[in-house]
Amino acid sequence: MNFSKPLQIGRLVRRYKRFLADIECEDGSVVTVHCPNSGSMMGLKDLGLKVAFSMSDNPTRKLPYTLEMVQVEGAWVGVNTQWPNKLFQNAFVAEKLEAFKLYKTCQPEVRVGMQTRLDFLLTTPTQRCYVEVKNVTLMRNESCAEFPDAVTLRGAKHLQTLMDLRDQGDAASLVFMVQREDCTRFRPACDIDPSYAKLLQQAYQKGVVVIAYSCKVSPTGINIIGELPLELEI
DNA sequence: AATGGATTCTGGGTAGCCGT
DNA sequence: ACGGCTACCCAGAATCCATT
Repeated sequence: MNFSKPLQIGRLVRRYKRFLADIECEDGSVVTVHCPNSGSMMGLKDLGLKVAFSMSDNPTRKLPYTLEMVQVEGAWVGVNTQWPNKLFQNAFVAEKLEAFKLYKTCQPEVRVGMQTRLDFLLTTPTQRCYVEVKNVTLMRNESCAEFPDAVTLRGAKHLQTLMDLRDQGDAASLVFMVQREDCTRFRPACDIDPSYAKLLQQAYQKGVVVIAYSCKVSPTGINIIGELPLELEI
């Protein structure tokens, strides 16, 4: 999927208050942009990093610009947490996801229980598959994508929900959307959140389908290019 | 009084839902 | 069709409270 307008390029001045970032544009002016990633963004917050940002058509927005990607050691890394879900949905509709080809419909943001929402419910007339999509931006060494980049209680809750659904007889899947193309494999960041890593392994053993997709990321667009091998052992 | 642990609050955008 | 409300994204700062 391509951006409707080419992104603008700048340098990161600071990222603060979870949703805000200041960017120095190419003409030297500094603008405050919306940062659509409330995570820790480990390794993507350094002063002076090259960034790409979009401009919204929505006139009611307080901040018209949105931070889309950060360049680290020559590789663009997508930070907008909206794209992983859209990438998944588009690829599903285009029947490009081998692992989910048997499902016919795709419903986003489905309620499961009172206070939990999962990203997608895929169905056939007789089967259900619940899917949770996670945005992955972290790569610390050896071309290995890692998740999470901070302790994630919510992520653990989602994993537990997927396991519960599996127990009830439904299919369940956790999809890691790696928004950078300089990775050749995926593993949980055991040192950052050991209990999440354990839970992920447990979920995998229970039959929750774990998939990591690699994406080509550039200021013109973001596209899924393939699956990454998993290293789930702790 | 000082410390540390626990809890609460904040921020912008989006999407779904409900009532009008 | 709209406006209002809420959950979600979930780290980090601010505040509160208990222990020493």
